[in-house]
Amino acid sequence: MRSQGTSGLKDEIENEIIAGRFQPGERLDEVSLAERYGVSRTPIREALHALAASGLLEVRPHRGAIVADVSPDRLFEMFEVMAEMEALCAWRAARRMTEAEHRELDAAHAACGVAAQQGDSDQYYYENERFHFCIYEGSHNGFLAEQSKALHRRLQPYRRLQLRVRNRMTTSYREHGEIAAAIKSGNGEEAADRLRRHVLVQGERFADLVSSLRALKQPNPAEMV
Amino acid sequence: MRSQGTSGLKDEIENEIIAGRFQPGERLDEVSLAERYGVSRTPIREALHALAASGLLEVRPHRGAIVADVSPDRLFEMFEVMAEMEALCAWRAARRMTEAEHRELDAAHAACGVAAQQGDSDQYYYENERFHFCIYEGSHNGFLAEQSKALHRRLQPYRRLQLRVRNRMTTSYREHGEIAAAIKSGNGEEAADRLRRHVLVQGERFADLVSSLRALKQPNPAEMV
DNA sequence: GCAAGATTTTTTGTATACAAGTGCTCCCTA
DNA sequence: TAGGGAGCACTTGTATACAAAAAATCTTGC
Repeated sequence: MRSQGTSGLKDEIENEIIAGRFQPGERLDEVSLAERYGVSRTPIREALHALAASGLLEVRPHRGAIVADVSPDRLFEMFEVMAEMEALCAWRAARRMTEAEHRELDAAHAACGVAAQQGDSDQYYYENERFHFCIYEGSHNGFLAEQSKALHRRLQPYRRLQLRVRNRMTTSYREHGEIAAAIKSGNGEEAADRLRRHVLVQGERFADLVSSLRALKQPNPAEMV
Repeated sequence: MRSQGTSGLKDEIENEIIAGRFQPGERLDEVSLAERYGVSRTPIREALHALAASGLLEVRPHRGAIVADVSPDRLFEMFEVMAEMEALCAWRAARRMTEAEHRELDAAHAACGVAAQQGDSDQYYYENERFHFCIYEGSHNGFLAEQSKALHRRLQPYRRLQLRVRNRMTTSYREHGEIAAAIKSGNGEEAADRLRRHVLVQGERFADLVSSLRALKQPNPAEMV
């Protein structure tokens, strides 16, 4: 069954965690995972350490890996940082983007529009990433773009949860339009401010959502998606 | 000889890289490293992957790990991001720091002063970190503080190089004083701006330094320290 | 003499065996 | 009965053996 390399295994476990199949705080046994995926402990260990490096797990020496417990407070902190990073990207992008990049941004925005109109949240989820990545790349700071992408990916599962909320897609699409306009007009301050708010509102709403989910003693967020 | 756990091994290799014992682009052979440290390949592999996760190495499947080649451009990008992250920390810290944290900041600043006066760059290097970490923590955003610390650590070797430059310690100390004052007075904008510049100037100067070093075909930066 | 392909060699990736540390249970004692 | 400690089971950390893939070398045909 296992056809991919070691990185594929990491992705699989990552997906399991993101999907909520492993609950926060749960201990991940190496041998169980090894049996489950039909491999030995060695590649499992590598995947686990890689996931720990990206923050999804916490490994304590001789005590195994546990799924990182991302509290609502912590999550809000992460969205706060994401908002600032995106704002920085937008600010730079407004000054540095080329004409070709403007067109690519417009294309991504248009694709978001189609997805939103069709109410296809999975598609929107994908096109939304494309739109944001355009801005990251548009900053013309490779390191900033990479960091932004990494954090974006890290927050993706939570963001996905958000898109199901009533009217969120339409609102998001409208905000994208204003952001793209600000960037293309070279207004860095406005682009940064709009993008910052665009991300922050997700963070706030999502932190609330997680809080309420926990209050309802609903430990498995995957089933809410 | 090996008394520490696996994380100690990672630190040792990290130090070797930082010290410039392995040149950028150089391939790190697992068996050679294993022999060198008197362990088997297994812990070496773990350390290598961990270092790759933190960006010091680059691992390609079946092709081993090579020391990441951090170009001057790339380095400047990193300092640019660092500057913005620190500015964000300072902005938050100016609003959120407690009285106790103000005192800790002052203490760190005073320690920097002592080191600067004594011309002890190693000591200054240490106390400087303490000063900056105070601000990170003062942001009262745990995630932001962690990310900032990680990037700070990543840039540390280059920063260290910088401190030897004439008058850099004294200038740095003076800038610290202005930053601390802005934070304590609650002036977030000024604190952010001053800290941003404080970091950026290091980045600029350092990028120049690296460029000149490379132009002189001096591939081993450790010998310049 | 050169280039393309096959073979050999080297190095990484994986599996398994063993060592060592942690946490748990159970017993002993106060 | 409660607390503490010794022993035990279980899990992680490390070493070694083997498999597979990539790089290097050699051969062969033109």
